[in-house]
Amino acid sequence: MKLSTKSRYGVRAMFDMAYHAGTLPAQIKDISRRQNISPRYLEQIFQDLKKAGLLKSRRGPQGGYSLAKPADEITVKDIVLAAEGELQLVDCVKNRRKKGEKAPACDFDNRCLTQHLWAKGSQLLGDYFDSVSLKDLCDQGKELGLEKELDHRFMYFI
Amino acid sequence: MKLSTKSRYGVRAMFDMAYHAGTLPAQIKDISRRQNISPRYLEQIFQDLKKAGLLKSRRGPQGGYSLAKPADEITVKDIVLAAEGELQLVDCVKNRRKKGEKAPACDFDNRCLTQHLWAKGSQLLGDYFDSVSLKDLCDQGKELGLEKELDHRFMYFI
DNA sequence: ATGAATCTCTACTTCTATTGTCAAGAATAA
DNA sequence: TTATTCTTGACAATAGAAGTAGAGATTCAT
Repeated sequence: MKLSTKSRYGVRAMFDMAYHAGTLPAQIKDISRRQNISPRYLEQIFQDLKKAGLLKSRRGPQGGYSLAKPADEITVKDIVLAAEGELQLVDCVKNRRKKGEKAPACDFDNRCLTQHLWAKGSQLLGDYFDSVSLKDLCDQGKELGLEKELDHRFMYFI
Repeated sequence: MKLSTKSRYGVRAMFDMAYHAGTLPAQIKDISRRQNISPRYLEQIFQDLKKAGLLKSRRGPQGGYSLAKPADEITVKDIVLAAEGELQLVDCVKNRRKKGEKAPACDFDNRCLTQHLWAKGSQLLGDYFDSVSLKDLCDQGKELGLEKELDHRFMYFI
């Protein structure tokens, strides 16, 4: 019942971008250094986030990534959903048999009490994550007095 | 971010026991048949639940397992906690360095925004699971008209 | 045009936890 | 005393997570 590192790294990286947003796109190497995440791995995560429409990118010198939407329109749920693929505590809740997918763990359809239980838990979690935007995190960061990176000697961590 | 099968099977099995509670202890072979769970695997799960004080057992003929407490005093959270070991969406929230445990993924202690985020999500989930008892599930089962097993031809599933 | 910087895509590896299976042993009731 | 049932620990198969790697495509500055 753990979130994958993709979700955790994804949220941290996206927060980092929102917190340091400047005129230029942010580059993998800077984000990965500040957040202590393997740059190669972060690339993959950013591909997922881009596919989900949360990031846009630009190649070449001075290129990098930037948020595709304002920080108050990107929620933690968006990021977790993009990184995790879905937000369900169990698989048996999913629509069954969407083309060739392996059989669900449970075929009991309606007559299943616990299905409802897990679905509602997933929903609760999703609603909470949807209530927190990157902007909210940035505001919290400011309150906490997290340093924005001005010089590289000062490493902050989220 | 999936619950393990131990949690799912555990809840289903415990519900099964509560729903069919009789004068005699319930046996692995019956529960596993009704719930379609491998009996050998269910044994292991029941060991966890017993260690957590949710089940008691009796060996020998006519032996089996029975609930250690009334159904309204056992919550889904109890079961998930026993099966899952803990109820945290991320590891970095845990108390660090309790004797020789592998290093936490994150050493950033207080200066971590996302830590609070995941902790609160875990808490929400835990609170919800704690609000549902086995008795609640049984009541739902009755409303749904789930058959109690009177003869074996009729298989119900939760 | 050229070359360096940067993202893009795909494949591969390594590690760990999950999800079981198995066998021998201990307790109990009849 | 014997069949029944739980107990315990070891073991194996599988899947998924996490990270690494290389070749390619795009863009900018000169």
